[in-house]
Amino acid sequence: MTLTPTLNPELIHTRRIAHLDMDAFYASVELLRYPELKGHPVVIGGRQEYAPIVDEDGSRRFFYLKNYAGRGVATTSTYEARALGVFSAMGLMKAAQLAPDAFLLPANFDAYRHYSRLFKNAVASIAPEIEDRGIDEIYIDLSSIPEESATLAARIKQAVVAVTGLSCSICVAPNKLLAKIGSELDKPNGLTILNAADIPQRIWPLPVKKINGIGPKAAEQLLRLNIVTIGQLAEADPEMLQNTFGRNYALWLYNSARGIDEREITTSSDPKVISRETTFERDLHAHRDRETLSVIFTDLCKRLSNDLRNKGYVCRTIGIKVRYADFRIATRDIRLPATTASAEVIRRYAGECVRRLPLDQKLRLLGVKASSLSKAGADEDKTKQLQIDLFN
DNA sequence: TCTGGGGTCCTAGGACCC
DNA sequence: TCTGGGGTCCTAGGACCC
Repeated sequence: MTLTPTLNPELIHTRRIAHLDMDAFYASVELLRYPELKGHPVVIGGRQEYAPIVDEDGSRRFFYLKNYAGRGVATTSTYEARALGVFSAMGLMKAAQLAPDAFLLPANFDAYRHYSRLFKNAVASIAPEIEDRGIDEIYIDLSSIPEESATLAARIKQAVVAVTGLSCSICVAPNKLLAKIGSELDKPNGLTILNAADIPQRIWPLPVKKINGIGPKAAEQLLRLNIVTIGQLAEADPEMLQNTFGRNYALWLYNSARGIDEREITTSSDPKVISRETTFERDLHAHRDRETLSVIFTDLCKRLSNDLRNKGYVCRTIGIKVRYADFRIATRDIRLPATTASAEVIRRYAGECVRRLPLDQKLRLLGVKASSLSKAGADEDKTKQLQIDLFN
């Protein structure tokens, strides 16, 4: 048996999980493209027609937020825009009232995916055990790397900025729960180390919503129990929590408030659902706007089919989603007799689903979803058979 | 002139089977 | 002629996250 002599014994037994979060990622990528906007409030969101206009002499003209009209929301904003009260998920019309002279840029996902790959590859060259948490954040398991946490985290940050020119915030902690909370404590460009002993001082004063998994609904229910901070949650009567939230969620709350989280890093996963949806520029009536809706519906099915093919999947379940004018959501699913990725088959079954919906109200949004996914090619024969069945 | 688009996971009821 | 009980599949909805 060979021992690694340089390994600090403390590092063998304690897991070290890092959470890395890129700072204002979309907005920061845009500033790389448009450095003249640096230092100004910038908001990302809206449709492509708000892209900057390039004049003949190469100079660029940007849209002001006050000139926006539509139903979009802010995807993210620079720290200058946040200082004016504009945060992600805020309606752009409302944002325009708070920051009329902020610049508006539409999202450019190809660019974000490019920089996402760059920063993840840079991290992987140092610490390869990475869990993807979307385009701008990851968890990293540092447990098997024999290097002190602070220098290791600094090295990772340095690698990210060297490759992308972008800053990130990182926290090293004993688990994912604490690492996620910790990466926000020193944003932007933060570096935080959290240990179990830090929980009373650094975690317990925070509001319960800082726990990943406690959203607006759960926070509101906790408020009704006079629980506002994580510390108050840690002291709460477990039986009371169980009566309000049910056994599973109450147990999870109880452990989370104490900083207990045994989840492992998941380095690979298969998609469960692929979907496409769109919010209309104005609410549409199922019958009066039938033609318009039909064009949009068919287009969504085509785009979903393309997504499936590009990613190499077929689906066995098709679903649709509508949002009514009053914001209620309804969904319908249908199990297919065989797998498919065909736009025509998706359109046909999605149409079946729509027929099962109440359509007395105007619609705000329509979506199409493919689930029960499997890798394409595994049963091509069945897919062909379904197409033959449907069209003969 | 409120409130996007892409996901994950959980719950719960009914069908159906043993 | 009071009817248990478990398991899985399918569907609908909802909370939550980035």
